[in-house]
Amino acid sequence: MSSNGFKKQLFEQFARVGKAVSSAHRLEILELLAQSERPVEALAQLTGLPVANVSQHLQYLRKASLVRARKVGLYVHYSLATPLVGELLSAIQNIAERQLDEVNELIHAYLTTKDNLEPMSRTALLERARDGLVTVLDVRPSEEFAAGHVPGAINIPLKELPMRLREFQRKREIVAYCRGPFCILAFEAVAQLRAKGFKARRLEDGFPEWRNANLPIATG
Amino acid sequence: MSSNGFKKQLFEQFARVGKAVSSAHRLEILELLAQSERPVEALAQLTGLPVANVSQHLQYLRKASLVRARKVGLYVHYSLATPLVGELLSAIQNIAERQLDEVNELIHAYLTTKDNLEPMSRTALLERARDGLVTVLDVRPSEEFAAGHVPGAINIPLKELPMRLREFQRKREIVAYCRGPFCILAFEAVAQLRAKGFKARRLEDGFPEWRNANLPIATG
DNA sequence: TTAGTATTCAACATATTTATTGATTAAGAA
DNA sequence: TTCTTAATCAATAAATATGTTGAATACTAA
Repeated sequence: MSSNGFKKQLFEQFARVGKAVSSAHRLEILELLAQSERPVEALAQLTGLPVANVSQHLQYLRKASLVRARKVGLYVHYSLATPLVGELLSAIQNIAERQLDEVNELIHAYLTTKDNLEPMSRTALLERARDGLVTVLDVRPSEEFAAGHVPGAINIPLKELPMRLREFQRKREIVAYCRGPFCILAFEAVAQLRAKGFKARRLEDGFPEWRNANLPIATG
Repeated sequence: MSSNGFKKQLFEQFARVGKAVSSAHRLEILELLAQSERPVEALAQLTGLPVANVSQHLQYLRKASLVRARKVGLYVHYSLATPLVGELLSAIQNIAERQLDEVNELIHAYLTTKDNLEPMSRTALLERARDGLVTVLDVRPSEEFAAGHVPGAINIPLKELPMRLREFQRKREIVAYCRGPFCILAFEAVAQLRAKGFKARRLEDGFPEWRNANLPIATG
């Protein structure tokens, strides 16, 4: 029977998806795209890679059908082909986080200096936001905020934070979030706010996880 | 700030997990391990690969903490390090199935000749099994069956099926399942049973999906 | 001890990926 | 048209992954 050939071909197709997520640079690109659609050059800037290199990775990802391209004038906007890719990224990060000692060492080494209070869970945030107990702070760039954010959140990109401290009430707890559990923007924001005497905490994870959990979303 | 170095190192760790699932052979090994713990040689036989090659892949998977080894006498039994790996495999297969035209062509080409009746869903099976309407048939090898199976299922490995047809009642519908949605054992079983005049259908997917859905499980 | 077996290791050749460079295409503006 | 810019392509060199072979280890049993 040809079932062996069938199985072999099937696994080779699965491996195409696997290969797509087997490079650190491609994973970084995918995580940026999980935030919002972006042109090639923006990805190049954010990752610090040469444009041609990013373009090549994007072709690779496109052949594996993980990303989609949309041409607008001179620019080619890339985005995830399906939200399933976000789930794939989460699955990878979950395993890395729980299984690889190196990841925990890294996070510990970096985060203990940045955040020694425990982060707030999504459900806890949802409850407290409903009760009006917290100010939710989205520190991502405004384009990403516009593409979707936690309802009621205010958007202050990290750079603007020092100038806009007056927008916060001293008594209310501030919960900051950004692109994911390892996105450093939120850590920085919490550190800055605490240094100024505010009560600030970090959301356990970022906006993509929030969306994947089918929690309410606001846009614009 | 060293956050760039931090991010880079983090993505490199994530990529370790990605690299682990970037080879067709490793994916096949992982899927076999998702069924049950197995020694190296069994994996070599099932995949048709040389033992040394399988061992090498297993070392690779072990370094990425996707599998665990347990030495028993001469044998080293490998198993998934965490159920999260099963989720990762599902995520990959989901994307491949929905995004890659090649996969659909493959499945169509192979399955339409093997099974032109629609498969039964897990929930449908659960209902009908409760009402005693169907005979549930597990066609996996007996070791896998012993490690866990759908409650009430009878185990007849595919090879024994022709000799054990008398165990079925002609009137009752038979629902066959095996290792997953693309496992060909169940297709073969359904084809054989139908050829002998039984009413047989395939379960939509296999035992790992059943377990992941937290449905009841029997062992032994 | 010896022999036998499952697995791992080490070394090599081959194949595949990756990054880099410079040329090329595609769209818009002058 | 020509110029400019974003992106892609093509060619190459460097790095990494893979499969194969035969030797080494680790355990069992005689």
